[in-house]
Amino acid sequence: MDHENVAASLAELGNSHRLSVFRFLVKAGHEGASVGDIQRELGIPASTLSHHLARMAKVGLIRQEKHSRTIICIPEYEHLEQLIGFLREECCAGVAG
Amino acid sequence: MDHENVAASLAELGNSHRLSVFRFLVKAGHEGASVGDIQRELGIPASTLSHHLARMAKVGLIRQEKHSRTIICIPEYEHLEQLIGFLREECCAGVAG
DNA sequence: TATAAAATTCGATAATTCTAGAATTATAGT
DNA sequence: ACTATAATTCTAGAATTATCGAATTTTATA
Repeated sequence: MDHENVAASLAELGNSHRLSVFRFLVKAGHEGASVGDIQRELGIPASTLSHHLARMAKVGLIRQEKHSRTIICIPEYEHLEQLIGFLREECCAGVAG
Repeated sequence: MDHENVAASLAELGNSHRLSVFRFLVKAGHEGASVGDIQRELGIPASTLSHHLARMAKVGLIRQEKHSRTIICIPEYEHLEQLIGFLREECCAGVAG
């Protein structure tokens, strides 16, 4: 994960609504949750939520699987791990050096 | 560190310039670096840099110490640790549960 | 006290992001 | 075919953010 990718991903998590969505999805686990589930849980208008989900998917924070009419959103744990890995390296570089 | 604080901090790191600044400061270590040093290193116009630094300081990612004419910027390692801690909890919640 | 240096603030513009209602698309069931 | 459901796309206004030159503030030094 390079610099620009990290910045883009952090920017996506750096929005209150999107952070809420991501937290909800992580709680939901590997099976994820449908857009409708998220909408009912967080009370975000559908078009607004759709906008946020599209952004999150674009940078790889979540993936979306379509099952007939329903779209399931699943958090990309690996992506977050890499993000945390990057931050940890940044964080410890000064302490170690 | 609560939800809104986390979102605000991630949003600040989610900008390419500010992420570069933070990475540079972490490399610089606990003594930090002056605004001028950052400016020369990253080549960001002074007024733009000042704007970004003010934002980073506001959310607690860095602190600024004034020594006569020079302002030293120091990364708040503890703040980043807390940020990482929050993300790690989010990340592992689904895997563990 | 004039000059230079370090950094911020001001001011103005461009660009992006957020928000959400209305319309649309896709699919399932009757 | 008709109706309902799930979700997106369209559209447009509001708000925020990014950018940076010019002016200003603060402090050191000749």
